[in-house]
Amino acid sequence: MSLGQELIASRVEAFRQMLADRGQRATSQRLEIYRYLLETQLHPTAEEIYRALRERFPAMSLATVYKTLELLGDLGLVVAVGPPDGPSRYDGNPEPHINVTCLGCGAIIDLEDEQVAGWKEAVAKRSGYTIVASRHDFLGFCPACRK
Amino acid sequence: MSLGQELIASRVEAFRQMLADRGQRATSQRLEIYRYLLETQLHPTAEEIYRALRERFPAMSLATVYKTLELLGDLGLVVAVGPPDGPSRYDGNPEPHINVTCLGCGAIIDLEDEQVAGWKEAVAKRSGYTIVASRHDFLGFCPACRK
DNA sequence: CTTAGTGCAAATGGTTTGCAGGCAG
DNA sequence: CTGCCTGCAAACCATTTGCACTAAG
Repeated sequence: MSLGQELIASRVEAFRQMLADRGQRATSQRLEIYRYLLETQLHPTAEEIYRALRERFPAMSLATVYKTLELLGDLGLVVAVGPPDGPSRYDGNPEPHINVTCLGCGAIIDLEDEQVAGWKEAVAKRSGYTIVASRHDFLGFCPACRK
Repeated sequence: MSLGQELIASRVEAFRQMLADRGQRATSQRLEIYRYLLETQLHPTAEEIYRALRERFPAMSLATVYKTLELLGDLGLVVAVGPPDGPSRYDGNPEPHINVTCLGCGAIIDLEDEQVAGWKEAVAKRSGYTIVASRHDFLGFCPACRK
């Protein structure tokens, strides 16, 4: 499930290129936040990203994390997932897939599913909407939290 | 897609029975909030429910709406849906189905899909989680907001 | 009668915003 | 150089909570 260094690097590079095309700046904060999201499998909250990157960027602010996450969302590189209550969690995999969220501890795991990938067009046709993203959250309890 | 008066009445009655079984009280606020959710197809926010019922219950408070929505969620009668930004929207149909949300105007439509209904067990088996609910949100733009 | 539930208002907490100064291009 | 971005702190707003009063059983 992990992405591999060279794939991560190429995605970060693609991000840099998208910024250049839009006349926006590839700051180290933006690149590192995106890289961290690609590296981790933990679907962190904004706060968790902030704390994790604070070690390398002691001066970075939480507001910058939020602004960058919004930018990444607009570019379609990151989607917000997770339970309706509690803070949003961010997923660096924008392709349609299934998230399984534990209501006890907040852990989220991904499941790939080729059925989901084909749904976007079917839903667009049935609804008349232009679809830009989708979320598939299953809420429940992981084995450790079941008791 | 509308439910019909007798089906609504039977669901409200089932809610009343669940409350009795748990030793909780069937107040008029609780019953009317649930009835309103079953009647409307608009996936209202807590604020919208509050304003709609204020005509009939001028003294009802927004806090009661939130408390009742949490109760209905615990009972599995209502699920929160909608885009990650902005307030939660509530859906009186707890069966797995697809929501299509307009990022422009916030409108949400439902799509029934028998494939989704069968996923719960498949996901439970693949993930090892106990699944209690699921949300399937497609985000995009409705015909009117597309421009 | 008893106590769960309500209404009110204040508190909470995730997220957003305004602005002065700092780097990318 | 130029102005887009950042960091900071204050503002915002959906949601939650504490408490005295009300009504369901």
